[in-house]
Formats: sequence, C-alpha cells, structure tokens
Amino acid sequence: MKATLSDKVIKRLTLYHFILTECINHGLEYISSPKISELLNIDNSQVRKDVKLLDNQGKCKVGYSVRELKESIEKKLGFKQKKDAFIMGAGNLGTALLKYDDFKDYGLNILAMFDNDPLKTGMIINEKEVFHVSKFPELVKKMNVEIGILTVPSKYAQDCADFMVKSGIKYIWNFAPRVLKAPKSVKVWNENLIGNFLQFIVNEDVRNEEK
Amino acid sequence: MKATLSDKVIKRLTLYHFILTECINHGLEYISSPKISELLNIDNSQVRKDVKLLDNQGKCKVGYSVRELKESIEKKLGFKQKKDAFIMGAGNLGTALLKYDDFKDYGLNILAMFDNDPLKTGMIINEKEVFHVSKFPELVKKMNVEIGILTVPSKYAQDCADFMVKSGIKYIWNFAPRVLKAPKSVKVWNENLIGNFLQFIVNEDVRNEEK
DNA sequence: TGCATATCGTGATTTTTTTCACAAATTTTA
DNA sequence: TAAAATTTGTGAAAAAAATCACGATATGCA
Repeated sequence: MKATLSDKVIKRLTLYHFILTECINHGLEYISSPKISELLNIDNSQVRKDVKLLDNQGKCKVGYSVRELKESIEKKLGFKQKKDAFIMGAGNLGTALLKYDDFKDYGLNILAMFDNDPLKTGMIINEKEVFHVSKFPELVKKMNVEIGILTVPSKYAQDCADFMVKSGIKYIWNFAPRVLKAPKSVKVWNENLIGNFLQFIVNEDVRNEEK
Repeated sequence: MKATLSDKVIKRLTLYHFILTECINHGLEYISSPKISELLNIDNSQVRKDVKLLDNQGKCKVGYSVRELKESIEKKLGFKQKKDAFIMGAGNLGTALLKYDDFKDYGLNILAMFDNDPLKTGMIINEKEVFHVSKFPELVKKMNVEIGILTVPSKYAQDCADFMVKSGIKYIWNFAPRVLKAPKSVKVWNENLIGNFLQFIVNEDVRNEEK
C-alpha cells in the first residue's frame, strides 16, 4: 500500500521535476539537496525528506542521480499513466489549454473540446476536434473519459458541472472563479488563479505600507 | 501594523469571496460559518478564525453579513488597489489572460502585451495593444509597471525573466513550467498548473489501487 | 416568559509541516 | 595516508495549521 502524499509534497515534487529536467538539458548527472533547496528557497533537509518518500537513495558528498530522481518522481506522481480529459468551453482559456502540449509530459491527455456555440463546432484545434455539448455524454461513455476541464464563463459553471457529473465525469478541474458543488463521488479542484496571484502580491503590499 | 496573512489564509479568503459574490447574486443577506465550511469541505471554526483576521463581527444565530464580509475581504486583500501589469509572450495563454476581464475585479489591471514576433506587433486584443519586446523597458518605466506576467515557452522563460528584471519589473508571475532564478529584490511566483492538477488526481489514483 | 436551537468566539488540543542538529559516509586535498 | 570538506539520512525540536470543545449570545416559538 502506497502512502498518500500531501498537497504540499506533490507541489514540491513537481518543482523538483522542473529543476531535474533543466539539469538534464544541461548535462548534469548529480544534484545535491542544498542546491535544490537554494533554487526554491526552502530548507535542505526538506528536500531530503521529500526524496525519501520516493525510496530513492542519494550518494554522500555527491547528491542524487538526476536521472534516477526524475524517474522516481515521474513514477510516484504517475506521469506515465495516461489520463484522458475533455475540455468544456471553447473560449480563450479552453483553447489555450487545448494547445498547451506540455500537459502530455505529465500524463494529461486532452482529447477534445466542447461548446454550445454551433459556429465553433467542427473546428479542429491542435489536431483535436471541437464538438457540440450535446455530444458530451455519449463521448464520455464511449471514450471512458473521467476528467473534465471546465473553462466556461463563471455564470454557467455550476450548470455545466452538473451536466458533466450527470454525464459520468469523475474529476472536474474548474477554472471559473467560483466554488462548485458536486456529489461526494466527484472530485472538484477549484483552480483559483486570482487567489494564487494574490498570494504573492498581498503581503508585499503590507510590507510596503509598514515602511 | 497589519499582520501578514499566510498563503493558505489568502487562498481561503478568495474562496469565501467567490461564495459571497454568489450569495449577493441570490439576494442572501447573511451566511453562517457552517454553511461556508460545508461548501468548501473544511472545519467551521476555521472559517470563524479566518474571519476574525478581518476584524469583522458576526451575529450569533444568524451568521455574517454577506455585504460586510465581502467588503472586508476586498479591503484586506486590496481588490480596490489597482495593480498594473504587462504580459510577456503573446501566445495562447498570454492572449487568454489578456482577454480575461475577471482579473479587474481583483485589482489586476493588464495594460498591454509584448512579443518578439513582428507579425503580432501592433495588434489590438481586448482593447489592449501588442508591442514589440524592444519597447518593454521604456514602457515599464514610463507607465510605472511593477508586475510582469510571463507566458513565453519554457525555454525562453529564464532569459525573458532576466530581461524583465533588468527593465525594472518587481513581481513576476511565471506560467512556464520551470523554476526561475531572480535577485532577492524581485519576487517570483511560479504558477504550477500541472502541480495543482496532480494535487487532485494523484492520491485518488492511489486510493483506487488500494481497492 | 422560558426553553430549545443555532451560531459566534476562542482557549486548548491535536496534527501536520518545517527546521535544526548531528552521526555516518564519501570525496577531495595536502 | 590523514585531515578537511561536503553531503546524506534521520531523530528531536519547533512552528504552523487544523480541529475540538464549550461558554456566551442571539433568535424563534410555545
């Protein structure tokens, strides 16, 4: 039985993965925990504790094998397990995500996009088709898709989410700036861009005011 | 002197704000902490503790005034203080963010976008102009812009960040899936979409495997 | 009025996360 | 070869965050 990883650990592991990818691009074979921690402004023992969760061994005086550590992270976070997804809402954000090929490296495989605008229906964007919403339930079942990415305007978000749930979607990645309700059996991730942004701007403002 | 708020508190406050906006749309005057906590799957005393940081008072048996609570959050997080920003990288994501008018409600005011592609230069998107990168340093100074939103492909991200720093940018909101280096005087927020996504998908996979 | 109920406010407790500190191991250098 | 330097691995301590528990207070109704 695998232990579950906390959100914080998962986030750090993806950051380590960014760094390791960079190391490979530069031909580095080993990297030490103090080096990683310095790049992320965290404590170096934190890095070692995270790595330990991966059953990965380091070498004293040298550090960790970049290739091995990268692979351990990919394995632990399931980058190789393909996760099929549909996008609901062919606006700017939906289209941007559909074109964002980097997702594939992490196992997220976006298959198609849906919208209720007949003008958008039938378009091919980044080799993926835009379907009319009415096709959604049928295609979810046929292609066995569990993940729905919600990029519709805020006011339609809840209705769309309900529709996705009814269609059999199990995970909703919601980009609308609102909190969605869903049954316990469906997991919703409210991506809160503005909240993330404020996290880095708010306390700085306060600091300036103190001066 | 204001106390600084932890990232977690800021994130929750923005979620409360989403809920309060929804309440206003539905004409609700009061909302209780158990109600909010239920919508977010958190403990109800957590909500009360967060609200307390806002110097806001609730009414026993009734809850909090929706309007007052919403205003306190807006004040505390500075939604009314305009924060000017430039976008670097006129790709899909940059364009999506430029068109995303919701940011304005939170004080984030995107003024223009920059790219090194001469074909994109001069375009007007959502009433905002796309300039050539070479204009960036001049306009940063002229318009006194402190925030740069980085939406260029990963491999150019560090060079662009360096350029932004040299131009006088103080906050970088980085959407490229990599960790950026910057001097201590510049604050970088590595927006890690894939990390956020994995946070809600990884442990679920584990749970399924356990069955 | 008086009782039942729902909520706030908050101190105490528990849990989680981060930091500290140091032994053991390995490499480099003199 | 021996000393110096650097890193891992990890138990202990500290700090931060979340949860629990309950008194105080307000509301509604018999």
